[in-house]
Amino acid sequence: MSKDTGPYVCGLDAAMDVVGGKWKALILWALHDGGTLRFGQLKRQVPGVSEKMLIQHLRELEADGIVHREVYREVPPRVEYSLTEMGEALNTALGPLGAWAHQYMDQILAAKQRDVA
Amino acid sequence: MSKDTGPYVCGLDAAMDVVGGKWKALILWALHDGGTLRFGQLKRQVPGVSEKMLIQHLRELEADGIVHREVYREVPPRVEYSLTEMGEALNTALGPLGAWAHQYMDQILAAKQRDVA
DNA sequence: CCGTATCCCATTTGATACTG
DNA sequence: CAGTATCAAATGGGATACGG
Repeated sequence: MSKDTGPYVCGLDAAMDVVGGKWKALILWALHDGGTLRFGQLKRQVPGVSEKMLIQHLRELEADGIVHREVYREVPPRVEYSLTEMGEALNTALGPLGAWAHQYMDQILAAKQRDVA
Repeated sequence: MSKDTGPYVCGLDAAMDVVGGKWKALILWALHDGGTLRFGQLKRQVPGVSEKMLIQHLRELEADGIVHREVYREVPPRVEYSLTEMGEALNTALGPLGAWAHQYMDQILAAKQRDVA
């Protein structure tokens, strides 16, 4: 991930580097507000993601200090994912962006529609 | 760009789809607050970008209704880029994300540093 | 000055099968 | 349940050269 750790020009590209995987926004969204989810639950909350991509993104988010991974050594195995404080703050910071997209959703969809045609 | 226009699960992934190119955040940042820049100026404001990527991202942002492109038919040719209302709103919505990254920059850099090692 | 056109490589993502 | 491993496909991005 994360290309060459080149010095970030502004905070924004650092943030994009952290949150810029195909499913990461969805993962953060699924874990919002103190939610704690198991691997399987998370998979169901992020429709279409493969196990490979889910675990890969989770590992990256964990390495970046965004998600916390708690392993319970039981049978059957149980692993729970939640947001760290830094992750919660990120989610909060993402709020206005989600609101923006919601507000302009019609235009976004129209634009995407046009470029398939 | 923009994969298959699959229905967005939440606003966030629509937003990420719009702003998710390698240099797009930087381009938006360069055009913030009513700024109007020519192609060459923009290129200087986004260090390291190639002309190919700059024009490609600009075209995508234009198609998405984020930037406005104004062509002046003169010699030498002049083209000016600015943000649309939707683009200004996006930039505003990106503010908290930039602030988040700024706040946690040390940890972000430390994480990126670790995974090159 | 403001782009376009190719070619090519790297990274990302997806499909499928398998395991403790 | 919660992952790994392997391979193939798609996408994104950079280098270079050229054009109006």
